Amino acid sequence: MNTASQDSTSVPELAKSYSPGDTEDGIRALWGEEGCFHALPSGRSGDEEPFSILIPPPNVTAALHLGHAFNNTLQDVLARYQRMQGRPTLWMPGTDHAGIATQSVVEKRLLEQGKSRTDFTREGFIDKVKAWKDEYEATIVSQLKVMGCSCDWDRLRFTMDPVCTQAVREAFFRLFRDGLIYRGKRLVNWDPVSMTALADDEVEMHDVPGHMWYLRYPLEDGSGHVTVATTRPETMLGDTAVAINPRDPRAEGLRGRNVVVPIVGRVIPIVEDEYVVLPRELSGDQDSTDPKAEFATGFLKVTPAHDPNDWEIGLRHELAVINVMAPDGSISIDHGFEDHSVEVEPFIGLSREDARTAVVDWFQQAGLLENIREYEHAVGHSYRSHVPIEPYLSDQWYVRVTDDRLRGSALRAMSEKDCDSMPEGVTPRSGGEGDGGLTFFPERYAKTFRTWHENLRDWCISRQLWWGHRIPVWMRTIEPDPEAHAQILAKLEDAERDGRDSVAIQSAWTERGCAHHVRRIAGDLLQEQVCLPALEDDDQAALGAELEMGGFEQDPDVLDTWFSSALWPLSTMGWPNASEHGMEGLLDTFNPTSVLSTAREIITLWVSRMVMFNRYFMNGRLPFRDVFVHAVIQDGHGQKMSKSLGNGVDPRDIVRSHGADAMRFVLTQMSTDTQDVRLPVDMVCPHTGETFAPEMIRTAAGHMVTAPEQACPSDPDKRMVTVYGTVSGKGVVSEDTPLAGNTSSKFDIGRNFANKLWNATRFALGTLARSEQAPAGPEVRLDDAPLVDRWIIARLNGSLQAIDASINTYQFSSIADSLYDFAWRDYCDWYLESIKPTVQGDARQSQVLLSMTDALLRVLHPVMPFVTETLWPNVRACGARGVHGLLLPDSEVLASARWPRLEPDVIDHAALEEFARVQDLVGSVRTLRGERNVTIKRRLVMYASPKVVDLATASSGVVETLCGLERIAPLSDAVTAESVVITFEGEEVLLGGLIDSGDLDKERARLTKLCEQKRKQISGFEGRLANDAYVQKAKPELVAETRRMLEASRTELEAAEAALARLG
RNA sequence: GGGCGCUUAGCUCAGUUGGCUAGAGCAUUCCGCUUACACCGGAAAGGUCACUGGUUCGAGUCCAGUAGCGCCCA
Repeated sequence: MNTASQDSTSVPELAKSYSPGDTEDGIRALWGEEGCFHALPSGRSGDEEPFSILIPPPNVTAALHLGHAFNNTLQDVLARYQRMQGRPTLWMPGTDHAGIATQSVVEKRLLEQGKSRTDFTREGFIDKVKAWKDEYEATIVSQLKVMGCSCDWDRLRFTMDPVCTQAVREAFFRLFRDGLIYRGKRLVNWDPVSMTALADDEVEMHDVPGHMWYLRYPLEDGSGHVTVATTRPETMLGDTAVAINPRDPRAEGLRGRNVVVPIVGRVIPIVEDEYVVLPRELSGDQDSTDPKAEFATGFLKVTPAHDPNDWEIGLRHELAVINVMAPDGSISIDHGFEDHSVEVEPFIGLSREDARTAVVDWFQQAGLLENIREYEHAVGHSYRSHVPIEPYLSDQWYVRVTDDRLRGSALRAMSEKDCDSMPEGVTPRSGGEGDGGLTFFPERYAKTFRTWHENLRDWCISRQLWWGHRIPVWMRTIEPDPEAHAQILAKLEDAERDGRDSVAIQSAWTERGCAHHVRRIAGDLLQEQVCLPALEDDDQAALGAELEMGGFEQDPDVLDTWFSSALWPLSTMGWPNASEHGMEGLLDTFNPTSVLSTAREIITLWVSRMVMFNRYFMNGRLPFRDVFVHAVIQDGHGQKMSKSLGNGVDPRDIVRSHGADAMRFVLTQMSTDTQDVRLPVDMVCPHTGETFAPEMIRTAAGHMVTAPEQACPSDPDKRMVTVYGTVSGKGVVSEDTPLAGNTSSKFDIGRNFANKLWNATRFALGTLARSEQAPAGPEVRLDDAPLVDRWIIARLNGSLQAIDASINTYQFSSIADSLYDFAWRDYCDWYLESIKPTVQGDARQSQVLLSMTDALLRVLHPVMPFVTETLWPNVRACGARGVHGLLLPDSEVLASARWPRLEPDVIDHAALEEFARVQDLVGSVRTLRGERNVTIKRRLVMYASPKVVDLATASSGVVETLCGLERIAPLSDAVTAESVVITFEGEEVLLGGLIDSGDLDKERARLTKLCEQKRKQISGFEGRLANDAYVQKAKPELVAETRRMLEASRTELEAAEAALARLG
């Protein structure tokens, strides 16, 4: 027991308004000291099911923006809520090394210093990247902490730390051993600037204006020519065929003939292939919508080394593959272009772009350029360097994700409602672990997941980078000796007959735990591949050294970042050797995790791969049961916030301007099911602190961004640099030109709400302190308590249920709305206002007030942890909380407190209805006061029927308090000439004491309007009831309700008309 | 080209199996410093629910089509 916090003198007086900056640091420190967020597998007590979330590890390329704040706030709401439910809760934090992205930002920084990667050794360069990583990891972690994220910070992971590295090596080894990783020579998406291969989904398609060039290729026999249409003339140097559709009437006459490739002089065949698009005039389909048909000539130049479709054609017709480019995309004779002629020489060394011009010029001069037409088409660009990718022939490593053990497994994971039947080629569900257990929220994203898998191709995982997990394979090339290698050669022949090009063999290396594969490569050579098992660095180096003595060399490449990301659910929990890392039991307790919260585009990049890997390595177990796909945060112009566009807002800016809770509340409220959310952003001057609308400019790509430099609104001589300025390099932060801050009035609601909560609590505490008697004991019963007390308990119950339902379906906006309504509308506007006159003399009501204040802080804590935790000791200082049936067990720290629990039998549902009537009546009187500008200070007399008098009595004075009544009297007491009529539940209610305060014209106008309103209602109800079909077919209770409302409206109209008549 | 989503008050958005006399916050107007809060309280005004047709007693909600915007995948 901590006596200090029990000592009321240690609880400070509350300031008049909430000032987040004063307390947030202290609260964060408190959570750290108390270890509130550290999850232990052994901490599993009772039958509470564990709850776990993996953070989608942010890239260490840059600081987080509000998009990340959004996702992480939602995860924190879930984690804190479930922790308060008493579930052992783990929120696993970490960061991602983001291979190509991080390498390129570091290279960019070096470039600014006039250096390049190759000025360093590999190790030296990696040290540079590590320094960057350390810097940004620290920034990211601090950002998350500032937001209040309740991650288990003791378990912070990084995708390249030793624990994750072991998982990557183990996974690679097992997949390699099981034949699910192979090396192949294929066309890959090549980034000629980063000089690395890219996965299919790292290629972005952009429509670009270009040309269709029409080139003439002479027939070999000199009898004429064919005209090919191409968008990439420079690749013609590598043409190895011209293709024609077999349905083309010209095909027969050309069958078996050859053409000569201009410039090169290569004689190549004319082949027939269905892939070739017939020109529109030959297709017989004049309505064809295929734009290619309009541009086609019917002849297609085939360049298998430089076009994926041509590659397929090449396979079908066994065409030669001639690569005419170097890895940087320039024309080269050193990478397979052996039959070059003298004519080719001027083209060697030209870039793709220059070669294109040169080739077209050559055709023009040779009289072989038939035509040029404008042509817009989609071109793949590197998502990282943004240059057009080059389909490039190279040796790469692939994961055979098309195998049923991976792709099929991912599809089988989908819940029945999302995937009721299995696509072709996928083994149906076996009912094994994880089958059918994966559910998407919102459910429409299940379709994205499913379709992606149906069109999957093998996953290229090697990257020609230095920053990443080095591929744990050593290779050497040998000339096969028919005798010494007879067994291997025989095995290879068998394999090749089955369509496989690689075999596993036993060797000295396999005895050491390695996997050893052999395949045949060009020139009938054999390539040996030895994959090392998961070893510590030193052991791996030692074994590697032995291999190198034997002429093996380690593959210089690294793995695609997503390979390690795909293992995140496993690697963060110590797989495969949890005990070595002190993580025993973590996997068993927390994997499968409960939910993954992520963005749309990640469904394909990451979600799928985690499902495949987790299931493969864990006997079918899922990495997570639910996938929640959150909305996208856009700036005020509808553009997605992104690091590269420089329109991202640093969450620390918002925390500074509005407080962490305000940011969290508003982000939670913005998370709706269907829509992406817009966030208009303002700028904060770092010189003066003023908020202003920044000057915007449009980029060449058409994006609206802030101008790189802005002037202080009150002093144009003071300048500042924007985030876009730093990202684009057009602004440099200096002492005179500091970085501008951001803010948004969107967050005002959250700030106001936090302050409201602060003051409501301050009022409750003050009231309790001033009370004549201490609150009643927590077992006090409420059966005969005032209506408003029973009502607020019932409202708490309604809110708890609404929140629970919303949490379970990830409807965050509804959670925020429920909290807002309960806190502001129910608790502040109605409850506190109602009890003001009575609470100080009522020990039982004092306890209800105290309990409600306690419960309020608890339910708001997941969304607004700082303000609630700050207020918590003050509420605790008031003593035990709770009433009969409402359990509020004490806790030192709110973050570790339990969620309020209400027994069903203490919920007075009738109180909800009765209090709603009170609210109606109060509303009517307030409306009248508003219309007549009668202040609440002016006390009125209400004359009403026994029904209304009863209601007022039942409300224990609340009607009098909130209507500002001097007294309530029977209708018969009313002096009609001095009274004003309002209507309530089909009856007239007269209010005396305000007639002199307004003129008669105003009263006449009010009553006339009231009559119109009532007549409109009446005609609506009458119309509905006049419809026989409605009376017969609609639900009877609905019809009865309509009748009742019609009657009420009629009575009310009569009363209003009578009052109008009296006025004359 | 395929898929998904959006279009509701001046602005940002709710509206979950069709029952609505369409809601919230901000902004606007009026009143109010009532010993929690002006980051506040009370009230008002503001909408042919993108458009066209259909189903239904009844459509913001379901269906078909049109237009515009956005995202994902090719």
